[in-house]
Amino acid sequence: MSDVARAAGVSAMTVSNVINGHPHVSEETRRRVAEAVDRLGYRMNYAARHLRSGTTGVIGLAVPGIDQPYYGHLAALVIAGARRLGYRVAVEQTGASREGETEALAHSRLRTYDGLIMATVELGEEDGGALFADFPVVTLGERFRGAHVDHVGMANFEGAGDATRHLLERGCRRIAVIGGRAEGESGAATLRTAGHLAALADAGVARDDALLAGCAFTTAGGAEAVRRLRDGGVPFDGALCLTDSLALGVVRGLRDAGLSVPGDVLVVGFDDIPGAAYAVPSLTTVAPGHAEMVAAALEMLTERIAGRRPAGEVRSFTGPHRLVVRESTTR
Amino acid sequence: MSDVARAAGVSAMTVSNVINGHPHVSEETRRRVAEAVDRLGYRMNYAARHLRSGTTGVIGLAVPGIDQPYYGHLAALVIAGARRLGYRVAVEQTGASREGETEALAHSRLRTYDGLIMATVELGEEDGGALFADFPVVTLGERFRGAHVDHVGMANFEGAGDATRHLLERGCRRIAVIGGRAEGESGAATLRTAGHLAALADAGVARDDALLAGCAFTTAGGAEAVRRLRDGGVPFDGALCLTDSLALGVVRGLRDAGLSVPGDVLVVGFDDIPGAAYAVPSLTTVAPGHAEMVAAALEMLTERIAGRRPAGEVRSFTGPHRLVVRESTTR
DNA sequence: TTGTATGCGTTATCAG
DNA sequence: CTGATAACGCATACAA
Repeated sequence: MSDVARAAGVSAMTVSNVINGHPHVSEETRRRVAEAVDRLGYRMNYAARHLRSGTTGVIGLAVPGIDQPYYGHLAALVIAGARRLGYRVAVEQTGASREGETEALAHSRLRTYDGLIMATVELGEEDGGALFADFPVVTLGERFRGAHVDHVGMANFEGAGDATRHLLERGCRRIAVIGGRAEGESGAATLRTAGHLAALADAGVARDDALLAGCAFTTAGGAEAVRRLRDGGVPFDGALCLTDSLALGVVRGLRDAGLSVPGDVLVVGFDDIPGAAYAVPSLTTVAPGHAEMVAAALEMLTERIAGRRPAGEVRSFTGPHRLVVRESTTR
Repeated sequence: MSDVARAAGVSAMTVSNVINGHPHVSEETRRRVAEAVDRLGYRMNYAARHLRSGTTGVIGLAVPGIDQPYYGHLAALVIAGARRLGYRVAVEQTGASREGETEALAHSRLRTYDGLIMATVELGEEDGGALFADFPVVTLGERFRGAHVDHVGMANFEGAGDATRHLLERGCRRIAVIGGRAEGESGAATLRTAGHLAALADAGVARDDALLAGCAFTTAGGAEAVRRLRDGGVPFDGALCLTDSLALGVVRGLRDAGLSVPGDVLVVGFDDIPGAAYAVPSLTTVAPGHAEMVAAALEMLTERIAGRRPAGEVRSFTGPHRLVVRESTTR
């Protein structure tokens, strides 16, 4: 920068002012500096700016695994949105473990990042707001609902209810809930299951807990869950899969069992991942409003980073959901 | 740091030495400093270290889109591997455009990142090594083969040949090449197509250019290509899809046309993305040795960053490929 | 084994 | 409208 200053016959301070578009610089000076910058191929040293300003221009994004379609889709939106706001995004993988999530948070606090968007799968309210004190964090998912942290979530309860009503309308009476669990930590799975059960009750359809098939939230887990249900002699004519990845596995598992979708079993997923539309059969699913969620998360985070909102004032946002009907429930 | 120094009764320099694990520090001093660090909750300011050392501890990963399964899978491996080496990873999305790729490179050079791993889809040799001078870059993909840049690639030609031989062995005689193109820039598509044509020739099977179905490299593109082939009255009994994403679309498109896989048409993909194993039918595909490729890329990059290899000495690595046979080619 | 002096490149402040 | 000064927090070189 001092080289540029010398070349333009001004001080380094004036170069800085030109670069940052400060108002009180004469047109002539601005022009001379710009010319020198071009000629010398000068580039700002961000490390120095960061040292001076205390910011890094980088936000962290902590997700269980970037190779999971849902988080990949989310990350694409976050990276694109952050870029428009002048931030780059560093991705951390937590492996959906409490340890990984805690560590991602710890790294971020080292002032390496200006803020963190974290998909919390394990970390919950009981881990205490202390973890988040004094650092801009937005949680994504369900574990932190109600805690003293900004939060962006989706309509798990309502979405699962819509999906269930859809299956009931199309004639299902025994709906397996893949990944379902009636109790336990208040995660997305529990909320979606609750939404399902509420919809069943409203419709006066009997509940059978044998249909709640808890399993790993992976494609393999879905296939495995189908196998267990059938081995256990539990009949079902519909499957509410708590994620699309599970649903892909369920379709796979049903096929292995010689059953067809939607011929023998209707299948609904959740998340509307990119692959859902092109699966065979294409998946009926609950689209949780990804774009709106990401926009809200970035807005909350930048608001915090800029210090525009007092620490005590917590915001929350729930994405607009809608049921996308495709082949897996269309006979 | 000076607060810690004061608390421990030493100089800031000694604190620095303790933190960086320098050898010549007495056990007693080390202990006192560590205690003070804990008590005061001191954290290193990375911006300052970066300003001083010229390194950031961050490497960039530039890919067309992190939501594409292939790149998501790659990114997961890169992030995990980089972490073991003490680096974090910032993801840039280039949108597979020359502009995006150039920009990712420019950003990286601003010393924001210590190095860059870039999946080059558009940027090619003609863009000149000048872009890469003086900055650690490893290219991933085919566009830079032979240029003066470190490069990690896969066995496109050989893999496509293996896939083609596999289809021929199982009785196919008219193999559509989805995404195929006989000429044009020397990208992965061209190399894979060439491998296919060479295998055909070796087997003495007639080539029909009507079977080369160029299209967008997306799932939608695959479905669309099938539609065009059928509308054009081009019969085929096998499909070599140049990526797994395309293959998923092809399966989809065939089904829309009332054809079954593998009943009517055998389908092979390329890349072995995570979804390939759980698709219905599961996809036969060419696995390009992702893990080995990522390991090689990281090793080349860190070697460059550490300055352990002269600028003129360029390395190249090709992943070990193998054909994974699954349902889509098993009648 | 520990400490002192110095500078990395930028920008806030305030004087001119 | 422009410039001199100082400071952000750390680590290299060298002295003690």
